[in-house]
Amino acid sequence: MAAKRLLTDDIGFLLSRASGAVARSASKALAPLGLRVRSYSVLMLAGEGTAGVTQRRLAATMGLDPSQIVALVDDLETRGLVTRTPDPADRRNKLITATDEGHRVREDAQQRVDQAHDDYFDRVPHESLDELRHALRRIAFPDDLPVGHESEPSTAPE
Amino acid sequence: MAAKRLLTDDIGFLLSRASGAVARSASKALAPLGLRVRSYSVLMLAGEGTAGVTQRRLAATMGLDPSQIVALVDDLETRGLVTRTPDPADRRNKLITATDEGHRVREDAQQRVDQAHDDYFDRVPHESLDELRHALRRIAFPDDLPVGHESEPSTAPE
DNA sequence: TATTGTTATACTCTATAACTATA
DNA sequence: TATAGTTATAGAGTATAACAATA
Repeated sequence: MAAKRLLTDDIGFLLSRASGAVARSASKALAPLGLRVRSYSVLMLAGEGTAGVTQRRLAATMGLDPSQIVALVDDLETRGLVTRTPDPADRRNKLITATDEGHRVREDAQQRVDQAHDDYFDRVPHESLDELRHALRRIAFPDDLPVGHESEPSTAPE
Repeated sequence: MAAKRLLTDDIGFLLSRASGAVARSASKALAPLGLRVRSYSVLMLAGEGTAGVTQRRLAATMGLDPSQIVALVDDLETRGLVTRTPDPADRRNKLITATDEGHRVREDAQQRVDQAHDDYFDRVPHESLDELRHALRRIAFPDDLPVGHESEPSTAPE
């Protein structure tokens, strides 16, 4: 018989609550730039490195189905923040890369998000944040930890 | 100028990914019982203590608008897992309480969720989990930390 | 007048299947 | 045949406004 525990002690519940609160805050911070949390994520990933990222890899990193990436890239491409170029080596792949304007917007967005996050993370002792980050990474990416564009794509567990 | 950081180092992003993965896993574990993560949360809270919980308090604890609680309670009430009784002291309040069957289902559900969670949390050192829980609580409930039914209702920050 | 619960509505996010083009 | 991207669609989650009952 399982011990009766409080919901507010459940890490899954706390993850959901914390994630929701932080995402709402980030969403408000990004609104003036016409970005949402998810398009912000795409823009960030498109701006890392210079070789570009495939949509498949975006999907794997963000934990989404590839079909959900299409509209996100469409939007950013229409606004001139990223380009979508077929990979010469394998024309099935489309490489997503941030434009100069995309890099500028990304930097602005990053500052706004950081500021919004600080409202929440200031409440956590600084040394705890590194450990928090480490623990979250192990939970979010159980198989292998993404470091940069070079590592193998990781898929969400079933 | 903000330093260029990797999205996969961003705690907000990691929170979202970790929360999503854990919630999906919990959702699958609860499916055989006809519960979702949110109805599970209501059932858990309705089963804590004997006095019952107001819908307002459920909303505050779960970080939802009170209007979103109605359908969740409706469903559980229809299935005989909780009761909805007007508070004699203030008939505006409706007290949500788990029935005997509700307690049985809650216990079964709790075990299933715990088992699903273990697949993720086993990867985190045990002593880190307590610190993780503590940090998440401070992020999720910045104002005051809910302990039981007795504490003041806490509202999500704007 | 203020508060609890309720209804209604619109929008976003999530999940899935089927299609195309390239390999 | 297998993989990357795309389209379409349905369902769940989220956010808001307005209303009735009670205080």
